[in-house]
Amino acid sequence: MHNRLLDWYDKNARVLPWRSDPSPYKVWLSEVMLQQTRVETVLPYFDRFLTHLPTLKTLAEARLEEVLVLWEGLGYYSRARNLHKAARIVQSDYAGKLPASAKELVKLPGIGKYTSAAIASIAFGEPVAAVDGNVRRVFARLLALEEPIGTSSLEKTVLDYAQLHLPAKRPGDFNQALMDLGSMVCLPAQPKCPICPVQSFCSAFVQGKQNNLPKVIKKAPTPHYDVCVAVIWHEGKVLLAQRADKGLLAKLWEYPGGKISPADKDQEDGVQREVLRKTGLEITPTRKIGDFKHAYTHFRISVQAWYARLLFSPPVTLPDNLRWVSPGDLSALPMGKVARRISERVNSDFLQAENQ
DNA sequence: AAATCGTGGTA
DNA sequence: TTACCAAGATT
Repeated sequence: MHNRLLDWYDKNARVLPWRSDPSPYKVWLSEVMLQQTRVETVLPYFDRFLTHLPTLKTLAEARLEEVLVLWEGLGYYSRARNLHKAARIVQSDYAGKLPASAKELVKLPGIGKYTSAAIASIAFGEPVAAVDGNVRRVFARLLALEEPIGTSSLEKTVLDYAQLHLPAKRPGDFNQALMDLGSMVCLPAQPKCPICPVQSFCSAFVQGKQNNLPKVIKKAPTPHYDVCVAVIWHEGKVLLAQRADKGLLAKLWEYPGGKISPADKDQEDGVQREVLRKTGLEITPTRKIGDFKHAYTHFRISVQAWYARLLFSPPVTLPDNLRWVSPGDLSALPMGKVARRISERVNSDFLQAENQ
């Protein structure tokens, strides 16, 4: 099976920038970007990131805000914060060289069981099995495992088996071959068994269960929230608020607002109340901008955005988490998807008003 | 152990 | 529209 899979990989492996030059830094960056994220999504981010921060040293010396801007749109922003933190640890504790073993790598922030094994095997040739979602699915079918994905039982079986049967000669390629097989052939739905190089070794296929394995546990339905935010114009600038250091969209910038409460008699009421609560500023909404819908991992929101103006002059000095920003400077602040979409609208409205 | 953390593509 | 999911880590 090793030979079948590696032969298939040699002929069908995708040409990817982190494969043509598997230096530790590039492999590390690619593996972190690829966490829960598709190859096609990562490609442009990977190139742009390396253009701005080509080495581990430049990453360590960069400001966190610059790293977050380069990450903007990729999601799971703690990856960017941990990557940046880990680069600084490597500079100070490992003489600027990424450690070469999975055992050491896993100690760094943002590098867990899978990523440490992937970096160690691909960049350093260490024979450690890298088990990701693809590999779990491939082995669940190869071994016809009946336990659902996500159970500790399935996890242990796959890890033990993958490590026991990992070939010593090309561990990095073998790990990647399993992942490529999972993403190109052994698909979650409608696996392409007719073209699978290891079909004859697959228990699920032999038993005709390939479309029913692996089993998955159904997730709870996601709740929905109504949110309102204000774009407050004052002397040619708009007010942005920085989110908390931890949690959702940590340290990213957004327009102040919050959840609409049942007590609010209308949207205007809600915006006014939430902005006062978040900023201490009293406003009046002037014009509706739009309704921005967005789905996060485990809930969805509708964001009602309003233009607004201040009822009184603002304080001369604002707290650190509040900032007046010119439309032209909005692109320099890291934001999540919703805030960015609102910013694009603000910018186009601003340019249109200027041309009249 | 289970919840949390983004976004875009697809059926 | 909605559900599901994609090279997971952290708490």
